[in-house]
Order: sequence, then C-alpha cells, then structure tokens
Amino acid sequence: MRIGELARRTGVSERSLRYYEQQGLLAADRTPGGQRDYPDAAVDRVIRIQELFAAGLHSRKIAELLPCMRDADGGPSEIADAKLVAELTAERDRIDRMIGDLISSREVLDDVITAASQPDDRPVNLGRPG
Amino acid sequence: MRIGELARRTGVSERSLRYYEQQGLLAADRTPGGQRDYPDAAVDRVIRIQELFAAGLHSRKIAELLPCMRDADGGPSEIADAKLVAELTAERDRIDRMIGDLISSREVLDDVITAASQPDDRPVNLGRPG
DNA sequence: GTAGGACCTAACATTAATGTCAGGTTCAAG
DNA sequence: CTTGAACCTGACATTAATGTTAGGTCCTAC
Repeated sequence: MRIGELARRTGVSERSLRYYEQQGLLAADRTPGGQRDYPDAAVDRVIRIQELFAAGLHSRKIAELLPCMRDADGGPSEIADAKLVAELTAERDRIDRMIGDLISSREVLDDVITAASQPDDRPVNLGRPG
Repeated sequence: MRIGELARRTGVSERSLRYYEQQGLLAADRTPGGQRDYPDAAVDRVIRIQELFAAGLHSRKIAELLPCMRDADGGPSEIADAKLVAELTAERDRIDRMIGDLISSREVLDDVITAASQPDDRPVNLGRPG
C-alpha cells in the first residue's frame, strides 16, 4: 500500500511515517517512480511504534528494539545484547512508574469529575436512592 | 521551606519549581528579602503536578484542575464547571488509552528481555530444571 | 496526452518543559 | 563586616516529534 492508505489505516500522519523511515524504524519498498510501497505488516508495526513512543522511548532505542521483537513474520531476527537488555530493563522500570503515575492522575481526574457531578457534601452513594 | 529543600525533597529542579509558579501551579510566600518560602504541603502538591505532567496534561489544564482538587487542607476550593468536566473526561479517556499503550509496550520490552535471557527456542520454563 | 490527486524532497516552524548561564542579592555564621 | 552558599530574575538553548509549506514528480482515468 502507499503512504496515504497507511496513514489512514493507522491514524499516523504521512509526515510521521516518513520520519519513521528516516529514523530507521520503518522500511518501505519503492515503486519504479520512487513512491513508497508498504507491506500489510506495516500497519501493525506503525501501531507498535506509536505505542513505544507513547511509552516515552526515543526513536533510537525503538530502532534498536524493533529487530529483537517477534512480529507477524515469526521469531525475532536478533537477540538483544547485554547492554540493550540493561537499557530496556531500565525503560521497563520507568514504564512501571509511569503507569503508577497515570493511575494516580486518573484518580485525581475522576475525583474532580465526580465531585462536579455530586455537588453536595454527603458521602458518595453508589446505589440509587429509590 | 526554601526552594532548594523543596527541590531536594521532590526531585524536581529549582528551574521547574519556578516555572510552576510562573504557570500558576504553585504559590509561595516570600521572605522580606524576596526569597520563596514554601509550606510543607508544597511537597505533595509538586508531586501531584509532576504526575499530571507525566499523564500528558499541559500546565494550563493543570492550573484549572488544581483548585478543584481535594488536598491536605480539606475539601476543594472550587467545583469544576461543565466545560472543565468535559475536558477532564476527555483527558481521562486519553489516560486510559495511554495506560493500555504502556501495558502493551511493557509486554514488548518484557518479551525482548526474556528472549535475551533464554536464548534457545524451547518454550519458556518457569521452574528450574532440577 | 492531460488533468488532478497522491506523492516526493527539503527546509523551516512549533511546542512545552526543562537546562544553563550571567550578573546581582539575600542569608546565616563567624 | 565578610564570606560563601543559596537564592533572585532574565535570557537563551535544547529536545524530539510533528506541522507546514514550496516546488516538483508520479499515477490513474479519461
């Protein structure tokens, strides 16, 4: 598929897809005329890349990580070396802390939303009065 | 307490603490000489602010949200209006998606880390051979 | 072959929190 | 008083993904 369709199917801008290629995250064949031609598997890959960005990994680390992932094709094409394992372990720990922060923030938002829906002081009543 | 101690106790840089003040997130009294003087409650507040930043909220939204939070002092000083509730609900949904992404990314990292620790192809063995 | 949409590269802009530096002031201790 | 650490303001820099624009090429349908 070409870049427009991939963008549509992933919700990622064409600009970002080209950036991913530039960063070595996403390869594409080229048509004789020079236009990018992506395999179907690119959809999953792009979604994975977005998740990793959302998790706060930088493109370089994602580039190192991707070849070690098991994708639709089968097993990983590389095994992470000790240095990468150490880095990924640190990232995983950071992600765990981040999840904790997110859960905490979610509660804060939820409290404020709930307080606005129940403006009086009486304790939260989970059932309905009747 | 002064800014240096607050920075030490929260792990947030002095630069960021001043920025939070500038953004209306964190108030401080001033000594006669003009130096910031924070109450003890500032520690919790700064941690909360950091969590909200980590959750991807921008400073302006945090500034609107903070007065509606229940803090150590007691109840919230304001109730979120309908517009803010709508925005916070959208943020909460985004956070939920983000948590999902993070969990997904965490699994990816974990797989790669595990694969590197168990380089052979045999299925994962949770016990020890002996 | 031509029209128009989709695509190409390249360059510059943006955002938002944070880092860093410079030049000056305050504070606590001797 | 003086000294040195801590603090002040203000300005500029950085980062990293993404937006935007310009000027040109490709592709499909007619």
